[in-house]
Amino acid sequence: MQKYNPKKIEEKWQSYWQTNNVFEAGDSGEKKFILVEFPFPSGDGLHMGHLRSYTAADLVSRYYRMKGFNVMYPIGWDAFGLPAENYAIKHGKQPAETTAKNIENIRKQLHRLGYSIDWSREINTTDPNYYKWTQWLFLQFYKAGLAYESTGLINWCPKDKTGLANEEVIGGHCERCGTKVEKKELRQWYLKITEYAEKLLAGLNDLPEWPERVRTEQANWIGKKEGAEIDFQVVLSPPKAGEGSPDFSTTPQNDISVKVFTTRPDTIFGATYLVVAPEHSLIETLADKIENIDEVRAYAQTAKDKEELERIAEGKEKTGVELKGIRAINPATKEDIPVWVADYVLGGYGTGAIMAVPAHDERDNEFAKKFGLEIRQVVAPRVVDPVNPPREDAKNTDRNMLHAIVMHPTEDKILSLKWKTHPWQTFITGGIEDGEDVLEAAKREVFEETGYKNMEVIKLMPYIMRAEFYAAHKEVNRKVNANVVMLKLTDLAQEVVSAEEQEQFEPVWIDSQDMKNLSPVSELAYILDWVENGDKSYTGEGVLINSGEFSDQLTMDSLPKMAEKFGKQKTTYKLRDWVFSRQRYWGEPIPLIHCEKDGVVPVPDDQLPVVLPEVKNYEPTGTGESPLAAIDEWVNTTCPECGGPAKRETNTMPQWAGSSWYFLRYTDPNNEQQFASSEKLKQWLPVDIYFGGMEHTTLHLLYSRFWNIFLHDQGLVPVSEPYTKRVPHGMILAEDGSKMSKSKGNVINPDDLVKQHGADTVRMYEMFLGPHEDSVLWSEKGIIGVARFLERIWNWINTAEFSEHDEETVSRELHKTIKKVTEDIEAYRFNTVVSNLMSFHNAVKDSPITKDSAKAFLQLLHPLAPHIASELYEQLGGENIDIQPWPKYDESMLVSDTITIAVQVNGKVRDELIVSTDSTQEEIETKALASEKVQALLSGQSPKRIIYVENRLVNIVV
RNA sequence: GGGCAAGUGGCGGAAUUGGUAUACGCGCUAGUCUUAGGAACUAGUUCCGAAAGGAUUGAGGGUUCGAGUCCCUCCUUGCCCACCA
Repeated sequence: MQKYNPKKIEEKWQSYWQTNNVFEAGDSGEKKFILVEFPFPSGDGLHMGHLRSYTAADLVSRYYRMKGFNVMYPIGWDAFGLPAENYAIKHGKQPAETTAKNIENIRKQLHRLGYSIDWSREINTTDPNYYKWTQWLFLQFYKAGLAYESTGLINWCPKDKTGLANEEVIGGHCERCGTKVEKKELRQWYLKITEYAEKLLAGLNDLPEWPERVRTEQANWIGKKEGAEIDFQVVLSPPKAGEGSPDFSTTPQNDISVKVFTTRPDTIFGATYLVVAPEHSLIETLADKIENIDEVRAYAQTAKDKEELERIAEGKEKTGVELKGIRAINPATKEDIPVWVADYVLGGYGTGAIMAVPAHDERDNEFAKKFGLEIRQVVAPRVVDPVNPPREDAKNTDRNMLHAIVMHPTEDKILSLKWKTHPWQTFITGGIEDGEDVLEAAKREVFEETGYKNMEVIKLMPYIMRAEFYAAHKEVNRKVNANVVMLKLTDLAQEVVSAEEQEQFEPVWIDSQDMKNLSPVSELAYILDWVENGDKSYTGEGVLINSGEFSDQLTMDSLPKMAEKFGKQKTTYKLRDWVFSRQRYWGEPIPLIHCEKDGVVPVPDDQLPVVLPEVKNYEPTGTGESPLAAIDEWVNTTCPECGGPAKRETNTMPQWAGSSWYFLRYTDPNNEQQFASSEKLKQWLPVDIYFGGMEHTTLHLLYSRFWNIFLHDQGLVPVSEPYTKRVPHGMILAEDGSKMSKSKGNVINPDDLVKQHGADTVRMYEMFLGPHEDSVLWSEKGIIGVARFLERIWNWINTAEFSEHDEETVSRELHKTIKKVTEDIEAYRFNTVVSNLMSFHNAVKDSPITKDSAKAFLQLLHPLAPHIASELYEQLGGENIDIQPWPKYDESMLVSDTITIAVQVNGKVRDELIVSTDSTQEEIETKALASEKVQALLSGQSPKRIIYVENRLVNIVV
């Protein structure tokens, strides 16, 4: 017998597959388009993360091929972009050269791993025949008005010396190199992805086979918010004339206004000031009217210089400066309110200005408290008595009342009223008379109801509540505005309470923890929250108060009405337009020409591609100009419109351009007229399963959906959503749980593993590590288990004397394994596929087995470990395991003659019974009761009840 | 601060609809063989206990004949978003 020699058999089969083009996708049969995120040709080659998705994709591809599907599993090279360019710079070579070399290396790696890739469809984003179409597609965006040029403050990576899209900034750092991102004013090309925000969001609903997590992350990134935009008129303070407060009603109105965005237009009556972001144009527009403009500018500048992370690190302590000399008119109250600049308002979101409602927004509340601004409650939480709700036909009456939380002078107790007329125990409670001060009323009520006369007010709850109920004895609806006052007695001096009060209730001291048991105050939850957590603004829904004609209405109902009355309803998105130009060399040139006469002119289709020129010096300039700008003979061209002198656009596209449509190219990789006919696209789209990383959720995955939906709208692509199913994989971490990184020196090199153990072992162990979507720890030692398993299989098949018939256990185990493996592959539970195969071998290794059963087992093994499976299959006289039909299982083979039944007493397993499958329930129960262990536990008692679960257990309840 | 996911042996991890928790693998222990090797094979291995037995799925409570699984409260970890109006 030959020893298991993975190297030898793996090379044999790899060259067999290659020479015979075994994995080229055909044109007939039901298709499966299996996609993996194509690699960028890094100098380090493939990493363990790649192996995780590529192996899973290969497993699934091989499985579906055996199932009879026409499978396409293609690969290509995402070869433009920063990493490739940085690598070339580091090695002092041309990116084209290093990229080609790196590709060669990765191609070899993929072969060595035995992936069933259709190499006839290999693509490369840096191939002019490929990027011709990337450029052509860009022009479709341009022609549709979705690509535009604009100067603005953008994210800038000082290390990579290029602008970045919002999606490329991860926690304030460059997605590629981890450098802190700065802001820089630059001319940039943008793609109007915001125009597609709604479609990108709505499309998520058509993707039931995407993980919830991925969909939510994209939805959060798009960040849709419904609200209103409201204009606030800006007025100027009159010249200072004496001491009196300025009369803004006589101030000359100008036509300047500030547009704010709010999701709570219902709180507009409580908007007591306005805040603009440091970047807001109002500051410079009214520079000569703002009295303290120097101070304002200084503040705005500091705020702009601060990085986002710094702001957060500062503990969110609110800062700001009032714009003195100007005021804004609240369109609801018509009052003039102060205008502030503060960095808690962000320039990039909404309109860069807010109406501040400190009573109902925590940030505004904090700010108002710090700067002594007015806090005006306009929403009261509404509590409706569930037993006696207000009646439609009854009259409404209003009443102001209070609850007093009265603390004991020395002990941790509060005073309650125990009612004699009702089964209630309440706070000290009572009405407030017209014009009476709440705090005075509280003291008065405490005295009248309890006789205690010396007390001090601790605090007043910052908002009132609205309780609504039907007062049966008066036949009216009561709408009660409830205040809460916390007081503390200074001593226990007490006077006699009036007889009238005495008949109603008596005061009782209770432990303050028992406050939560007081009844029947429906406001209790809010009160307890206040006592426990202190003063907070009320940000929930409720009933409007102090809101003019809208008072007494519910916030929910009046929200749209108020939005329309004071402004207009508006939907905002957090998604920003995609900064699409890079000031780097190694990318697709943007195919536009700047002509003095005709402006921006697209390069005509027949002149595409605009080839990236070869240059000696391609390093980034850092000036905001692309290195291409220095190549006069390339930059200077003629205008396609007028033939006059013109200049080429010198920025290049981001790395995400080529990858935004590469899956389309796979369907017809050599087509010179890619989008003229959609036959191949129709044949293959959508992608059936897309394997990839979680990190691309708001990058490549979002971008390529955007491109595809757009192309679908243009009639160029047959489906709107490109990927039916998305299967993300978890990260592979080092043994200690840290991320693998070159700097830590804990990176595992796949080549070494393959050399040491063989591709089959590496593939299988990758899958065995843990659930595909979870992060898993790489274990140097663990791989030996899989290696041993394959070696055992090798020895087993090689030394087996095959029998004429399977022993019963063998056929039962085989069918069980076929079932489990099939189900697990379909459910992407690859780790248990491996353990099921191991279990099978453990169960049958000593039993007589037929050659056919052994071959069926090898077929199950084949998607994971194709080389050894192919080799052994051949040794057993089989051919072309790659296309042999996937084994089927027979339900009737799964059942055995006997089953094991657990015997429980009171839910605890006490014994086991082996019974024949045709035993009746009665027989089994009798046997169970007869069990010695059961009898010992019953000790003569008769069971109360016996629960029988078919094929599983008997539970005897005593 | 918000959202999502997850907590099971020494470790990675299994457990259909609630129905015998700890499959499979690593590691560890003992043994066999031997060119005493970090190989292979065999047996054992959740914890406590000599055993009988008892305990056990982050903690606490609940529903149920029966809970890793369902419900409530809390703790911890990971990921995403984050002064987003």
